[in-house]
Amino acid sequence: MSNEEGKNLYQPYDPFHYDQLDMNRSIFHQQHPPLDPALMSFTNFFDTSLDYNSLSRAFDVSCSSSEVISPVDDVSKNKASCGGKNLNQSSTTQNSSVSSSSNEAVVEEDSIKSIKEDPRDEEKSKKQNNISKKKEKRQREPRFAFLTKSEIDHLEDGYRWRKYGQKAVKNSPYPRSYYRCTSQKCLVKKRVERSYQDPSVVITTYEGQHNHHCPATLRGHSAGIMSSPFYASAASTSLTAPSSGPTLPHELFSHLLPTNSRADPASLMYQNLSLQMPDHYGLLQDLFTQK
DNA sequence: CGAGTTTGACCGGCGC
DNA sequence: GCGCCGGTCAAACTCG
Repeated sequence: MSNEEGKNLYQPYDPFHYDQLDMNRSIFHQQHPPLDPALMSFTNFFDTSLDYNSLSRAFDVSCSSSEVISPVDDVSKNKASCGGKNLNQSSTTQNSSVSSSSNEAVVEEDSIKSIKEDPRDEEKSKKQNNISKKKEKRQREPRFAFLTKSEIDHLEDGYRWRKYGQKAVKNSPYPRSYYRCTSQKCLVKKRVERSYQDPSVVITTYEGQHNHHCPATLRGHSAGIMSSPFYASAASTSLTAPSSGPTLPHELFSHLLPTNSRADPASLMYQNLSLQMPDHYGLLQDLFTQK
């Protein structure tokens, strides 16, 4: 990839600096040609195109509304630090094209080492480890930011999350919360913060992809949603090709749907997106009515 | 008692 | 080099 392409890819929108976000411009990447919504029905979209490129492509219109999704891969920026005392975990996050299984292997190896070693040696090895990790620049998973109008900060998305941190956000009265998927070996993280510009908007950012089933589907939780053609389609694709794409659309969208609702999820999403993208009411109507 | 949350400390990257 | 800031850790705490 050339430098030019890299710039185009990463510049348009950084969800972690949403305070700089111009709410009246598209937050989608510009490198994709506009898609004629008439060419792809909503169901076809989820049946066939389950990677974030398609997501962005499908919505790559000059959205003037505040939200949607922005596939953000800040590998080039790498602004996010590798902070913390132990870099083992964070340093193992890799590019999305790498299967999650390879990540697991590294994590296990490191954790075994730390158990066997003497605490002092462990400290030394940690330092040495950190030094060597410095050389290999950390590569982050692609990240996706959602802006959702909600009173609830932590939106239910079917997965179980453990909060591991909370930080005050500069220039914002609202804190940012950090969550990690509770499933073993799953390195997916998300952070949740409320927009200070519009406190009714919750910004949820996902990083990485789940390497396991959605617990909600297994427990029968939110059965109405899970049984929908839309959700089943998306979920099944994610199970059959867990490492084929960097993201799972049902993750990306399921949290837009109130899980306690029994209404048709497609229509709920339509309502939600219509609310969020009023300027693209027509496009959304097309997407949701062409079945 | 285990799972999850809170919160202060720590670390690395980045800008000045 | 220094300070700021985002991200993470981990001990203490809470809750069911």
